[in-house]
Amino acid sequence: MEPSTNRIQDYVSYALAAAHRKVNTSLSARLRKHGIQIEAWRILETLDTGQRLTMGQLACVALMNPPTLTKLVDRMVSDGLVHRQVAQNDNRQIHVLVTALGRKRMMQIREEVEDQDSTIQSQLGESNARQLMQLLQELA
Amino acid sequence: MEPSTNRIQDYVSYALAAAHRKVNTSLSARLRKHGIQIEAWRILETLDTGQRLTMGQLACVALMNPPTLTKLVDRMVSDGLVHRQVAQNDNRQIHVLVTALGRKRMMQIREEVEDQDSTIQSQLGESNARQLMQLLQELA
DNA sequence: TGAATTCACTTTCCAAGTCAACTAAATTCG
DNA sequence: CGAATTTAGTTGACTTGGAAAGTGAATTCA
Repeated sequence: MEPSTNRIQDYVSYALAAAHRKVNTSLSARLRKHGIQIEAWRILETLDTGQRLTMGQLACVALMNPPTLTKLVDRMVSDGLVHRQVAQNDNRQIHVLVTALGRKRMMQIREEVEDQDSTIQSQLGESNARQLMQLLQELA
Repeated sequence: MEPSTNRIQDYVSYALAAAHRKVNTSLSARLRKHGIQIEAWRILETLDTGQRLTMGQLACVALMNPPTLTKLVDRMVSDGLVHRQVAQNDNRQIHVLVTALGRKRMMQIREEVEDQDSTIQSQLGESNARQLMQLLQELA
């Protein structure tokens, strides 16, 4: 006689996946107009802070597996957005650097992302949005 | 002279992606032991409610695009987990039904998912977890 | 009624992701 | 030191995912 509350919507992992899918789909469509994928934008944005990041660090921040990153960076290199540089103190490590073109493209794309972000924030309300961010960061 | 708060971590879309990746990676590893992928579990769990769902409805609930669902259902059919049935009143629609084996497998897997879920809930604390769920559902 | 349109799902083709193996550099430690 | 191990990144074979086109059934409406 249990109330049998087995709705898939009640799993945290499902709720997270659903919200992520919705946001990602919409962001992905926005970025498609700029001919770039979300992960590539993350890379550009991450590198823009000016720090020298290795492939490994970049994979971690850009939320990608190493082989996937290698291939995406290959593409971005041939698109002229970034370039590779072997680290001076450790020849195994590769630093990825943004080019001027990469930075230019990133600035354009950033507006799109900021626009989407503020849409979400106004949908939730400022305080809720802040709360969500905090909970998500606590999770990750 | 702006404080330049341009950290990628401060975008809702990034925070969501990061949390999703973490949870998904861990769940995915758990389910791999059972030889099944997250999406397949979602399908089994969704169908278990007993309602007759069409491919379209299933795609929506299982958070997949139709072509992806078609292929996954193909695989699940050959694994004996589900089967297809043309809808009686509309020959275009396909109902997907769980088999006995599918239900059995789902019950095993469900424990894994529930375990992961309660890990998350205890990590956040009960009230925070509830709050997160509510915010996520509001987003989607 | 029947031509045109919409709808549900599938197929195809290609781009992208994954796992496991590989290369080469750095580090450990006997 | 130098053999064994660990680490960083890449490669290759294979699988999966996605956009767009295709198929065939249902619906619209002139």
